[in-house]
Amino acid sequence: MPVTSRPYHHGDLRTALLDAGLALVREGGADALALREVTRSVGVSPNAAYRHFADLRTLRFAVAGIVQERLAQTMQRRRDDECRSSDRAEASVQRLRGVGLGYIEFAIAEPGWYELAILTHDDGENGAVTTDGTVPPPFAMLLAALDGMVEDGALTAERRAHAEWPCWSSVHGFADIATRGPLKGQPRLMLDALAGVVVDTVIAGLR
Amino acid sequence: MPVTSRPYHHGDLRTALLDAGLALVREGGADALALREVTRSVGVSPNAAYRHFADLRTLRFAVAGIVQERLAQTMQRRRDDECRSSDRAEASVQRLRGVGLGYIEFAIAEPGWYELAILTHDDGENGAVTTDGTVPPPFAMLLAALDGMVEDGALTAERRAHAEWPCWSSVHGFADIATRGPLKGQPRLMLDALAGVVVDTVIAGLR
DNA sequence: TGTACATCAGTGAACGCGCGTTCACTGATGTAC
DNA sequence: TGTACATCAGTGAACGCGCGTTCACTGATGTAC
Repeated sequence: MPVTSRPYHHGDLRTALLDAGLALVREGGADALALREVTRSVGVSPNAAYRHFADLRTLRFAVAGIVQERLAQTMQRRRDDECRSSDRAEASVQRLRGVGLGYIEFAIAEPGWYELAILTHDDGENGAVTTDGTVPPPFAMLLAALDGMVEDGALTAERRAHAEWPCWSSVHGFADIATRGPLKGQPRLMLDALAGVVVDTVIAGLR
Repeated sequence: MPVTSRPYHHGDLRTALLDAGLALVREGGADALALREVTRSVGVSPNAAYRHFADLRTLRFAVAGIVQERLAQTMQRRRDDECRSSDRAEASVQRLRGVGLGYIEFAIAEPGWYELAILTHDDGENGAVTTDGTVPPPFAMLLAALDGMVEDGALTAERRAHAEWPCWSSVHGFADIATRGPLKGQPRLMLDALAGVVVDTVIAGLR
């Protein structure tokens, strides 16, 4: 079993293709995910991919799924990090803040992955609510945070209505601006500061 | 001069190419702007375009420029429409509202054009401020509206600082959501209502 | 424990697509004398 | 007013590119007897 010569069978090509896809998207954005490019970077013939994925679309969805998981993880971590107050109402506000800042944090840290995440996630069906009634995790976290604020007395039920849209608009909009728009390439410190302003402003407007 | 047989010389091919480009982008978004497709829809050979544009990029910029003008026009009209109050402070707030709603209105009415507008506009240089110090008209209108609010006593100078970012984030984010995201395809009435909620929320948060 | 053989995971070559762009050209226009 | 000729605006064919996908194949693996 010579370790230097590549074996005919790869071993775990499926995972290798997904990893290569992640690397390409990370570097070059959603459009960098081409079937030939992925197989090339693994060092395998183009059609080898068809043993593991029905077509490019399927591979694309699989990579997007991984990326979306990571986005949700970042949001979850940030939400828990930001929640520091012992006051219940205040803590629930901090959680909402964390959800928004986590989304922005991921977008800025990994713009390529972020692009694929929102592209495919938005592509899906009608968007926030997929056909099977499932809500994508990031959006679900926002809803949960807002509901939590009502429960903890930080938001009236009246103001809760439709509150998800100003929140999602601000946060998603800022992520887009910082990633591909006017603020692209600005220093991290500045972006963090502005992200805080954006999130705090919308929260202030909600209450 | 038979009118039925096409003359060898087109007459105004440059304009015809731009019009065809606008039509294609309107229908199919930014990616639909291909040189071959544009010349094909005018009924001319592909390389005829090279008499009027250096390359695809140049044509693309020209079409994007037209679209950006139309976006600015829509914003301007909406700003003036929304400004109804005789109270100066209130009127300046209404103008800000109109600027935001105009941006959203254009995006929803013409998603294809909107896509090209933000793509190429963002592409430019670093974004909001181009290298020659010029600010793109839509963003300039936002800045002017905010400055007007300070002048008319509707916003303190302190709160004016950085106020453009929450505003732009909300409005741009909602346009994106309504155009390609979770709210894509929702009835116009609902989108208009939510646009109002989004814009009013951020304005409330600002003050 | 050894061997036949089905199954699986890859290869290599090719197809057809639409793209942007370039080449050498030709038909039409307009200007100088 | 007529004619030579430069200039301009288009044509037609071709190039090379990278793409997704399909075809017939072959090398490796594992299982049944």
